[in-house]
Amino acid sequence: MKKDKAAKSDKYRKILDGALKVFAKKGFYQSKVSEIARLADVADGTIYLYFRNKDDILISLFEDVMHYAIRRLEEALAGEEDPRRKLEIFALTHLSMIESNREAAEILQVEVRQSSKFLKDYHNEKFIQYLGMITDIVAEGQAKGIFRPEIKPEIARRAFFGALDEMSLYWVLSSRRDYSIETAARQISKIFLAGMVVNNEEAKEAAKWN
Amino acid sequence: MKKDKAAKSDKYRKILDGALKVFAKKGFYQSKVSEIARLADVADGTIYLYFRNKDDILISLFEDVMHYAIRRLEEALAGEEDPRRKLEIFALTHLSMIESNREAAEILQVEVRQSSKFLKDYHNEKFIQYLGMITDIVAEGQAKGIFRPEIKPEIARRAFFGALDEMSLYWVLSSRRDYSIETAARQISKIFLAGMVVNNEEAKEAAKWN
Amino acid sequence: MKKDKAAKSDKYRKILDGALKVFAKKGFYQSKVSEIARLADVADGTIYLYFRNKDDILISLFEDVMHYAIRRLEEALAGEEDPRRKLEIFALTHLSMIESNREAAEILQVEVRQSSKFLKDYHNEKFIQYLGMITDIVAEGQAKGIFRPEIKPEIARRAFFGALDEMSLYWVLSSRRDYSIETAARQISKIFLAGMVVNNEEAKEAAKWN
Amino acid sequence: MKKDKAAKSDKYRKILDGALKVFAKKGFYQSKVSEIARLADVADGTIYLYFRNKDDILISLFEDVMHYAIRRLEEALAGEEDPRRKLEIFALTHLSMIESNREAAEILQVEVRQSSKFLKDYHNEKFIQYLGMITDIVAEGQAKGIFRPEIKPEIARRAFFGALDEMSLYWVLSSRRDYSIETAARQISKIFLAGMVVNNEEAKEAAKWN
DNA sequence: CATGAATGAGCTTTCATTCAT
DNA sequence: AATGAATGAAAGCTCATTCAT
Repeated sequence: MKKDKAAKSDKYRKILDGALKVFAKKGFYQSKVSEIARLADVADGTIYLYFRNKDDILISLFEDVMHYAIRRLEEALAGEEDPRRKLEIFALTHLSMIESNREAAEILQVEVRQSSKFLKDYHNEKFIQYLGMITDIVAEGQAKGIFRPEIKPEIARRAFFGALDEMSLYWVLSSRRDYSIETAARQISKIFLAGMVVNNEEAKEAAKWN
Repeated sequence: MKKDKAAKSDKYRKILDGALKVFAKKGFYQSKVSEIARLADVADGTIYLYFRNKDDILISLFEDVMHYAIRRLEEALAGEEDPRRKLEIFALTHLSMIESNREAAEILQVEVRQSSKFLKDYHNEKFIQYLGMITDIVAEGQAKGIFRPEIKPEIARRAFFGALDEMSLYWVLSSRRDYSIETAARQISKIFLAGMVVNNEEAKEAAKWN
Repeated sequence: MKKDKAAKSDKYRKILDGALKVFAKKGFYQSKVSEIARLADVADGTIYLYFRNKDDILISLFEDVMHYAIRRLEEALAGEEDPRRKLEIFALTHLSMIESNREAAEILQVEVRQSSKFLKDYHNEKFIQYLGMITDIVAEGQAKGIFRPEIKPEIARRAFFGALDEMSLYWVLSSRRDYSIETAARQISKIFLAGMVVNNEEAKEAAKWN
Repeated sequence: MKKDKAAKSDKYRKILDGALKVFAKKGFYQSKVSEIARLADVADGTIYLYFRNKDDILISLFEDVMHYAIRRLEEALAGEEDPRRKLEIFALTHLSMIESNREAAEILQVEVRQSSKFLKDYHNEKFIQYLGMITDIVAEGQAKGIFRPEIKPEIARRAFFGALDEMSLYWVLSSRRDYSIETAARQISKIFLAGMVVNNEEAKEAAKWN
């Protein structure tokens, strides 16, 4: 009985895992459902018991990955009060997840944009939620008088996430590594903190470069 | 002779223009060669006189767009000496081009990533050259003692371009506009300059927010 | 024991009822076994405990419907001696059944032909038996000197049944009703009787139009 | 040039001819597009240059066959004035076409009913037109005082066509032949004429059995 | 008996590319 | 150089049937 249920969940997971590998390797459009089935060790038809169609697999994969990412990040930020620290933690955690889950990262990086435009009726809410965490941190920093009030949180959020994202792309696409994840995360945080804090004292503090 | 060549160039351009529209609207994989042919007002087969295959159209489009972008940017930067100004100009010019050439921007935004991974044997050299311009500005700023020497130009380049790119994505994908291109460009430049300049005096200067 | 058997019969009936509805609505090839199962309120697999395959469901449905039709008709004809009356009764009863059991009629009308050709190894004996009743009436009429001897009963049977069948098709496929079942049955009977009776006196008799 | 055009028409015809054979042999739903392509000696994809989809092939086949049938019939009826003769000619011509074009007949017989119900948005107008010719003959006979006025032409039309159609089915489905097409056509006509004419004199005339 | 998750063969349709004209 | 009809491989998805529970 228990085995049955486990087996069922199992298939869903196995298909998602297979899709992760295939999508990451070939990209969505070049991936064949039958190859996902092969990796997942199920019949082609079985996939359609768990997913409506190929699009749905990709969407489910997004949801799954983002769900995990949000949880990881919330754990990492838990208990931290200082918005500056939070921004650093966000950068480090984000890049760490990219590094430790390269396949998921490749898909997010490459397919999430396609999907934003071409997957009909799909609004990647989990992703929006994820990005919202940055906006919140910036707004919080402004409320506490730490970040300059004239900065628009939405712009800062885009700039900050874009910076991390472009860095991720390098990790994902390139095989060379001229510097560590930590270095990248720290330098990016420093630049943004120094650029956003409100006065010189704060700037000095933020500017204690490693 | 001249007419022939002109005619050829003409078709080449028309195909590229058609591809621009189609790719922007549907995305590379959803686009049909025959639709490009239709927009270009040539026969399907004609396309294969000018391009090896569908991939080649996309690649040529990249080259074409990047060639234009680099020229625009070089013109904009010409005569400017101050790396800080250069960075501002880069941001403003980049976002301006995005805004004024939305279709090209959509393709760059969405397809360039696909291509980086999946177009076999294609290294987007023009794009790398474009990005190199940022690296050069940062390095120049460090050489002149304006930007902190501990910043790795490659990291700064990625952070800066990523910030602009993410902003572009918002322009491309969203229809709402909560702020102008100029505001975005200026805020991003300010954050980066304040974050990268070497001392407090410089920081103060950079921090003259609008 | 009895309960078991009753339960089995019960499911058999429910499946047949479900199939009746589904086949009538969608046609055999467009019908899904799983939808029959749904209507019958049994599991997909259960169907295969009562029927060999999808074809077998259709065949069983034929047998069932024809069994019922033959019984109804025999009851209606019971006690009647005059072949002319019998023909009238046949027409009226046939069309009445069509009218009162539209779903069964649709299947008979539309699918019986498919099946005659494409269901391998199936000879619709009950249907042949049903048609034989017309042949018998005609032959009986000839034996009694009422119908013209030169008429081939097989031809008359086809003509008569065809006439009724085409009328049924109208009832089944059309939603408009320009005249009643009774009118149609009577007019058809009259034409055939007037066409088949042996002399003018008979013809006159048959020709007492309503 | 001429060859080109001929070749194009040629393909359309060849596909239709192939479809005729395949549909007649297997029935619409059991027929594979690839087999039609094989018989037509074209590539699978070529079929979709001439037809929207598999349904469209069937519909086009209907139109084509009915177009031919109507023309044949009009030729056969041309110059004939007597509605009684017209009815005979209709019967004979109809059954002759069935006999000489068995494959087309099989499809008409078996698939036309399916189509009436299940091919979305398709109203077989040519077929309706064909049937309308019978209605016209009956109405004409009534106008001329030859056929009983109380007969509803629509009922007579259905009865008459149904009789012929059922006879055709016998020809199409059975391999045995107990009587000739001519015999069948003549007997059916006689029954209907005797059944429909207005008085005994007429009835006598109509009743000159062979 | 009953279930329903799993199977996988098989189908229609698309579309990049070719090549005879 | 230009055409566009023809190609045919390839893939997503369905659904009748099976079988472990």
